[in-house]
Amino acid sequence: MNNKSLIAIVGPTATGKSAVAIELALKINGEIISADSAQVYKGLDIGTAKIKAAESCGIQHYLIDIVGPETEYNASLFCDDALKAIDSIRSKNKIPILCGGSGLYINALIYQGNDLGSVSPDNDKREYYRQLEKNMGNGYLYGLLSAKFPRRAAKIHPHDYQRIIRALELTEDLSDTNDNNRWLPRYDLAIFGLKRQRDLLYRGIEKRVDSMFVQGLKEEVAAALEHGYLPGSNAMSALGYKEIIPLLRGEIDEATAINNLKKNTRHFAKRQITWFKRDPNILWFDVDAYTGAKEISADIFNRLQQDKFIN
RNA sequence: AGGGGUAUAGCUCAAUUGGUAGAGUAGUGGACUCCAAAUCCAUUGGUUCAGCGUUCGAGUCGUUGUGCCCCUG
Repeated sequence: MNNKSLIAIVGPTATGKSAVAIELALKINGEIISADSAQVYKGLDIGTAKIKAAESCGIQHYLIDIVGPETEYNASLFCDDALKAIDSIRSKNKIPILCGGSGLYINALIYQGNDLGSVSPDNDKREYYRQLEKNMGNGYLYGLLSAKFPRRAAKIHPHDYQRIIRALELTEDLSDTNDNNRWLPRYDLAIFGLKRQRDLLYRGIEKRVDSMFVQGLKEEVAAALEHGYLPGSNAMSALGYKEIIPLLRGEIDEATAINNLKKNTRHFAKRQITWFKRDPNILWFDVDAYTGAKEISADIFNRLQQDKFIN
């Protein structure tokens, strides 16, 4: 390994990434950086499937429980925090292992072609644009964007307001900056993906959701709202929270909430699969072919040795 | 047991006076440059319960059977 080495373990939810990362960390003297847009929030434990202290086997985890209801976390904050974590791990002569399923966060950190630009999000401005669209009629914002950055507008669907508004915030056109270096790593990177047969993945997701309810997901969401997390915030828009809020309000029954969460998690997993599928650097491991995290991490370890990534 | 109703895509339902079937949803594929567990796009599925009949032509009409639902006893 050298001082630019970074190992990443990615893939859709419910494939067992966390356990594999821990097993690997034990083998190679590593520490783990969570790449998860929801696990950064304190108090959101069950719904985000955070690992429990007992499961960590003493391996230090970074970027879990780092902000509260006052913060709307984002990819840029993640990059800053992850860079610090990487430095911190290296200063201990350990190997950083990035592990998670938030594709945008991961790519923004590890690939040169995913520069986020220099303009921070501005919620007031975004609200202003939303009002503008409302007042001026559907398609107005897209027209503005087409006038400002035609090339970028061409890459965004006219209905995708979230991206249209973000693009309007920018001061320069980033539409084609990633063409050449999109998949060029900033690190000496070894990136592994975990995948599962679709029906087994879905069964795993459904089992996990059922278990979340048994563990007290409903109570956790109620407590989070109590502690100041606002409905509609990034944190409360996460899976496991946005589905429970209407249940707490008595708008839907529990069976409906459970089914909604299962369905939305399946959809999410599908999007993650689509996202990671196109990354040409990922070496995929089929979880179904293994008996557990230990065996998977052993194969990853062998691969790292074979590639002289570690000694 | 008798009377009535119903049977169409995996699910919930459409289909004018008979002109060989459409939505939503699920499923599937995709996009993604700081809201990303977010946001958005596209799209595959049907011997219309089964048999016989009327008709140039039946999801639609007649009849028999079967399943389910309701009412009466």
